[in-house]
Amino acid sequence: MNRVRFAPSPTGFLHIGGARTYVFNWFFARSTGGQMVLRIDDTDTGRNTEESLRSILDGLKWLDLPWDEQHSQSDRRSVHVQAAQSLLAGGVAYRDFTAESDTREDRTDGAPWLCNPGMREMSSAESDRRAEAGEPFAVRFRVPRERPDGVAFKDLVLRKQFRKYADIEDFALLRSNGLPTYHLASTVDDGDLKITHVIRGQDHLANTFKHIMLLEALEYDVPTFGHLPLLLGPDGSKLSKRRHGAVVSVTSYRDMGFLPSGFVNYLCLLGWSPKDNREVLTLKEIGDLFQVENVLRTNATVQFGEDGGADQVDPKALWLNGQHLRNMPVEDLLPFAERALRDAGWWDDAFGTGRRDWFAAAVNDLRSRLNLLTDFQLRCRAYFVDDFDFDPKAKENLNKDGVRDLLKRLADRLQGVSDFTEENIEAELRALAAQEQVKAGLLINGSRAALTGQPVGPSAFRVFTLVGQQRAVERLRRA
RNA sequence: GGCGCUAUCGUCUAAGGGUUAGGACAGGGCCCUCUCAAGGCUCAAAUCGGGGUUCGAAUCCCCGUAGCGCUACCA
Repeated sequence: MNRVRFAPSPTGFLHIGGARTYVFNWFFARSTGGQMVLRIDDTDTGRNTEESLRSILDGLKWLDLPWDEQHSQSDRRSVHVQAAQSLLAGGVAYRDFTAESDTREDRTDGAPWLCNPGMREMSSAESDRRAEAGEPFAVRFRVPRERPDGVAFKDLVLRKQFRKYADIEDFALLRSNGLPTYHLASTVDDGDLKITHVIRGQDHLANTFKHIMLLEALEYDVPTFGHLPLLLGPDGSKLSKRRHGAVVSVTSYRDMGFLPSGFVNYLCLLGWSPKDNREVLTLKEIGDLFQVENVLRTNATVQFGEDGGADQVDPKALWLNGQHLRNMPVEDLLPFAERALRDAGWWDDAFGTGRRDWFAAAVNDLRSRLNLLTDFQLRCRAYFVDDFDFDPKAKENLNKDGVRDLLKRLADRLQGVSDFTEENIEAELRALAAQEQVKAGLLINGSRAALTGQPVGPSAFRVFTLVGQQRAVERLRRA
């Protein structure tokens, strides 16, 4: 049974790059009948925040791709420390008494930092003595740098990977405050949680060599690794919460009015493709087609503007979402539309009961002109509530010579129509136009303006039936 | 500086030795049409540079160049 994990650290909101990593892991698990583990990598106690944990969980839940298990690294601290201790006892790791600040600054030109002088070679007797004397120390992994070979593994995406021991630095396992580092915690947890495939960003590639050494030293089975290309911002740098701000937050996309399926579809197309020119894909279709081996090795740029409004996101994301909006079964869309109307304060319980069919029909007629769920609020007000403003262009249509008067006469005619269908409405309208010797378009566009306050929208005759006979007549008279 | 990864239209990508280098978004035009969308058709737009290998290279190799990542007691 395959087991994959997504391991965010709660030091910032969930951004698109993280979400894509989650999504790829999820589809990998799904397509191989495996399990998805969510692990909160909260070893950096100083930087963890409740708020970012919430953002991560909110974002992940919204994606609607459920995970099977959830863990927190902080719950397993003693296990991690114990692992470090056993490595220390076995000589695979050693104490480093160098002050943290000294490790940082010692960067002589040319030579990369590999370990602190004197520490690696220190006798265990001296090391024990200093530790007992209360001197603070970090614990480092002893990379077998004297060996001529190195670490090799086969990456699911990047294929053969190799790094010489001589190029790998003695990374820390325990900090001088006694807390485990990411490397230790992550590796021990991957081992204990029986993770079979670690699929993560390419920014972890260098870490993987270290993790494999650790895994082997701890006698865990080494999982298969896959490194995903990175998502870059329009400025060309790796997506980050700090640099790019809330625009890259998953919850921003939710709040903008994206559909989970549309957003997931967009994410999948960044660095992966089904190779048959299809782009609009349902979750099921992606699940059937997804293969990690087909993930690209090249970074992708995510388009977005500075201020993060809906007009600032990648137009393709918008388009894809629109495709989902109009292709999905209306039934599936209804709950989302309801949410949008509730948020706007326009929800009427009748929409879910006695007028449910009407509601479904309205949503269905409106959706081809929308890209986002929030467009229900922005552009569809008059269909759901009676008070609405008139767009300047709608006013123009109403102000054309004689239009208001004609609309009143149209109202009189329509009032008497017994069967308020599109055909009958059209017949009445055209009859009136012929009688008054005006172009039907004048009445058609005027009607739409009177009924919705907008110069644009669905077929005017459709609008009549949507608004209903009574209201339509009132609105024609009121215009 | 060191160690890696990568390089196809503006953007996302297809083509893994032989195609007029394909599709999508965005942009231009046309059709449809009561408006706006949707939809259909269409135009413009790319293989980073240089060397090899080969009858033949976007594709394989080398060198440049560029971008990105890593180089922490962050993850």
